[in-house]
Amino acid sequence: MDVSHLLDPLNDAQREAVSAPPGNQMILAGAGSGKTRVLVYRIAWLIQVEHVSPLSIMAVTFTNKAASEMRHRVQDLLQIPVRGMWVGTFHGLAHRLLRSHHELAGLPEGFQIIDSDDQYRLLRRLIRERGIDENQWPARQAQWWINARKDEGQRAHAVNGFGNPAIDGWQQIYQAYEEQCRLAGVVDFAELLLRAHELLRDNEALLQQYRQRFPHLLIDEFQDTNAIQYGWIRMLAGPQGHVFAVGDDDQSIYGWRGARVENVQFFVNDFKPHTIRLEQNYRSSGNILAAANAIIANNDDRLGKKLWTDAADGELVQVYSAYNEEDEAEFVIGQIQLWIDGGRRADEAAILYRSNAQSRLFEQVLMREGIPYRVYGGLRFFERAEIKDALAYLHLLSNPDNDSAFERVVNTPNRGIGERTISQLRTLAADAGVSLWQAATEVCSRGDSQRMQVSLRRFVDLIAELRETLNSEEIGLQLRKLLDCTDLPSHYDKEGQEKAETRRENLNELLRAADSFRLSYEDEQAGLSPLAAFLAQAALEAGEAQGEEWDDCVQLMTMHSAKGLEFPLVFVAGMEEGLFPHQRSVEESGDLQEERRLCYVAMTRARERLVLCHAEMRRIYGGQNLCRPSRFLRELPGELKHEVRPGLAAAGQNTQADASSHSGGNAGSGQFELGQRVSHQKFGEGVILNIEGRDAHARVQVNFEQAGCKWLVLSYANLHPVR
DNA sequence: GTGCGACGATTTTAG
DNA sequence: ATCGTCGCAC
Repeated sequence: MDVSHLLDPLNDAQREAVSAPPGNQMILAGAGSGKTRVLVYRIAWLIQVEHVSPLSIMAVTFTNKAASEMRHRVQDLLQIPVRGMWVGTFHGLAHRLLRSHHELAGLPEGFQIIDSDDQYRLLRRLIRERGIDENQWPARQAQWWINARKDEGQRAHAVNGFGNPAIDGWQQIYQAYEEQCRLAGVVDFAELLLRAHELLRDNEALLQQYRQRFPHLLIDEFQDTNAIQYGWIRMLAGPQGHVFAVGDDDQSIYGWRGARVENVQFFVNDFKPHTIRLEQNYRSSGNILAAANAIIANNDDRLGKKLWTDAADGELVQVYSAYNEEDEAEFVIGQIQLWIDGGRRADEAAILYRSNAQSRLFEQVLMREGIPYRVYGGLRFFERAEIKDALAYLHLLSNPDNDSAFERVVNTPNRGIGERTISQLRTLAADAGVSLWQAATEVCSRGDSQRMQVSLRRFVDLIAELRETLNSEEIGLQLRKLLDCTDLPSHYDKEGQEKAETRRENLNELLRAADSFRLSYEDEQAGLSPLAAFLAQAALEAGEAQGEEWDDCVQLMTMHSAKGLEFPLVFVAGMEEGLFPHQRSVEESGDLQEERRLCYVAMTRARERLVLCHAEMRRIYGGQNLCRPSRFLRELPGELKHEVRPGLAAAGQNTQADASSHSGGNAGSGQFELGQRVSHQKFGEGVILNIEGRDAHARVQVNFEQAGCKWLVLSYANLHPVR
């Protein structure tokens, strides 16, 4: 068989990894070394060359995005749809297992997934209900503590506090929380993993069945696995399975949420894999790579790996010392403007920072300059209040015992069921050991008619009525009816015109999603109803933070969320002691190494140009602070950096941008000319005062009647001539 | 039961 | 500085 199409596009190390004989492999894949490509080609190789059935392959990732990218790329490569192959996130696959074997797993058939916000509310409620001191045992910390236990595979009863009262407290809360979840028929994210682990551990026949079904396991981002995930892989692989693990210890930046980079070492010890290093980098220019290598070399305990490239040295790494954070933002945006003027796209530029709060100033300046931008992070679609409200109704219809959902909607929109009524219900429910819904129906059936019961009965009747058509209607119709009966959309009116409008739009978007939802083959196999599948998908795939992807925007995000991405032009902002490395990583956990890895990740995002910025003065929590440059800047070898002096900012190194940015003239502005009256969607009407640049890069200065004088890039501003 | 002012904390985040 | 939560007043 001709296998050249699977091997020709690869370099030697990649080829070795892809074509390795079945067995355990540890692929140490440096940044930009083609790790996804190797995973995809490996799957194709197994199917086409080793004649492994897709049914025998399980590929695990951390994000839905990575999972769907892998599936699509495999299908593109093989030119056939790959049916029956399990590709998904740890949580998604665990969920599928639990649905298929809910009885063995000790879960009700219609069990539902709660997200971390639901989990927090549930814990807060529980702590208050039990009269536990919230100052000593805050719900946030309880949540963190419980999830950490679950990530380590530990159940409440197995915790031993050795008489430590604090731990005893947490344990009590954990125990009560487990009980609440059981009563309500809900599982949190960590529970999906823990329970899937227990399911296989405690059911030998089932374990053997899955070991036989999946002799080939492929794991992406191995350095991000936590204890329970590693245990799950180990168990599923068994003595016979073949595990193809891909990871990079230098890019482990999620230790704080339970990821154990040691798992890479454990894997090497436990599985005795053949280890292959992918060290050729296809992303960054030579100087950028050398700089990143120099930084990460300061860490110890590395497995050892040195990236190299065929690419030219390229530009030096620029370091800009800003006077303060405003100067920093002005400089960065100025550089981006030059980049755009030089004929490059805005979406080739990314501004990376340590904490989200830093995005603010950049946004302001970008807004002022009329450069479109996109901020990653923030509220995702299915986390928005109105979406969660609507979904809570659906959750309640599907499983009335879901107390989280009950509490969320019982008085949303307000129907006169206040804290008083609810706390009575809670007491009733707790005493009888039943759900709030059961307590509520019980109260209503008692026939006497106090005020509490009138409003409560209206709610109970409403839910009961909606439940009647539960399985006979499409989800979209069901949702539409529900929004209609509850008048939920109007509920947001009191928040003001604009907000209410956005919320209504989001609800419409949810309706569209419900209308177009189709039960997947896998979900059908696992025995899910369309509604249950829809709700599970909403929980497991919370969606993008921003609905519409803008065409061509500057990208703003934290260094963490930049992992896996790449950009020709990268700015790393706020490289100051205390901010990056962050104060708390220096003093508390003492984990500087993870911060340094984060720095390495950030730097290796850049393809052509990398600019590191720090401010000498920064406003933090309202007060002015003098800031020392980050130690990471000191770790940067002198011969690789170019210090950009304030005031000479624009002089930089970019000859191309310099040449074209002052080309002046008014050619290429097409329908626009000096004195032309124009209108802009946001700024209203104004008159063109100045034109500079040409074609797609032309900028105009417009004096707006309302908004004042502004420079805009013609190709973005979407100006319309008036009269 | 709802609305406003004080108070406190404030790294990173997928599922 | 700013945002979310809490307590108190209406």
